[in-house]
Amino acid sequence: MRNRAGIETQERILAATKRLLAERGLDGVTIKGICDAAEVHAGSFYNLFESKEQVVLTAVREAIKAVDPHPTGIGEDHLGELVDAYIRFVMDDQDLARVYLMVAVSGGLTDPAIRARVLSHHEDRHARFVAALGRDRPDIDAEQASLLIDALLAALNGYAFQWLLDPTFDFENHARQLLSFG
Amino acid sequence: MRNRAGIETQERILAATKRLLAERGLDGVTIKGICDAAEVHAGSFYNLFESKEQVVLTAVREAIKAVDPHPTGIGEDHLGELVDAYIRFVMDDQDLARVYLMVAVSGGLTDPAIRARVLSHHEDRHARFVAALGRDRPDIDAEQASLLIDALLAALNGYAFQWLLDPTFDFENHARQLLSFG
DNA sequence: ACGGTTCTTGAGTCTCCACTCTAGTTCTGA
DNA sequence: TCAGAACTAGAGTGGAGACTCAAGAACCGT
Repeated sequence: MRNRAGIETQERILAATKRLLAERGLDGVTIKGICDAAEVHAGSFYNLFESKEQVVLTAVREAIKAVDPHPTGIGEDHLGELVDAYIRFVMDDQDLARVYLMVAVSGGLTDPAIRARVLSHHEDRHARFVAALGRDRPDIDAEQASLLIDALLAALNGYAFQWLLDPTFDFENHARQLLSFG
Repeated sequence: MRNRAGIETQERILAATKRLLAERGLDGVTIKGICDAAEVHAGSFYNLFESKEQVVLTAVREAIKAVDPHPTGIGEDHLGELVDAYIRFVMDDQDLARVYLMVAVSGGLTDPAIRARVLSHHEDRHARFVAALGRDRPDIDAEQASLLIDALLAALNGYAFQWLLDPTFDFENHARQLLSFG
């Protein structure tokens, strides 16, 4: 069993990991860095986590999960809501968003497990967006809808990456703008 | 002065570096890996290059430069040609394209010099695309054109990133498709 | 063909990092 | 309250990776 102190320390370590991931990227994170930021010594770290990989994966899993707007309510949202949810995700918890985006690219390249997770998540999102578009605009046939969503998601991701590089980039308005192109 | 043997070895090392960058990403590249791939020993490497950073930056600089279609002929291309040039760049030298995309993300986050380079390159491209759009469609006003190009470039980048994660993704047709949305 | 320059080798150094161990401290439930 | 469990400190280990060095081999202009 875990003591209250242990749980609190665990949370501090996880928060520090997320922050460092967002700041320095996947490979910029070190145990020393995490421990310094969380004000903990290596011994404590390894008492609470099995390995560096485990904390990082935990942080990444949370980031991937957080990008989902309504995990349960499939099939009830409109396209605008989905885009809004994505915008909110990016703007509200910028650390987590950074982790997600970075991992999607750099982590996805090297780690097959992460790649599979990111790709399957992308498919889910694509399906949900297509369904929403079908509801909003029944006149568009399925194939065309799929292509439009491909483009919409690609542009959203592209904007997100740009914002990653340039924090002054106005992600929110650009993302919202995209809806008016359909 | 450099001997012929030295120049040849230098090229072998640079080629190996590009290949490894494309395969394993920025942080997956090691001196040992480069030397093994180039069939050279560490001593030779350091006789020909100052540091690991130097080779990597050389490879990156070449990748960034290669993404440019007609470096000299500014102001003469059409939007379709520019998009085609980008598609060709991605499809023709996939290693270099991978390096560019990866560096734009992971390198851009950590290394300010790379970030500046990528961002300024993005601006150049944006300006060129806007100019081309203005030529093709004089009816669109400047602000609207800028927004359209923002979206086009974001989608192109988004598609490129997706292709990076999933090599079976049909980047070429998706990218071409984008032109028909305007 | 000779001498200086450049190349190559391969063992070696130094630093950093993930992870371990032990001894001591704090918690917590009965 | 007190014993066992969980937590923490911090020095220590092993390994990997960037980089060096000295000595011999190949190159090339003269």
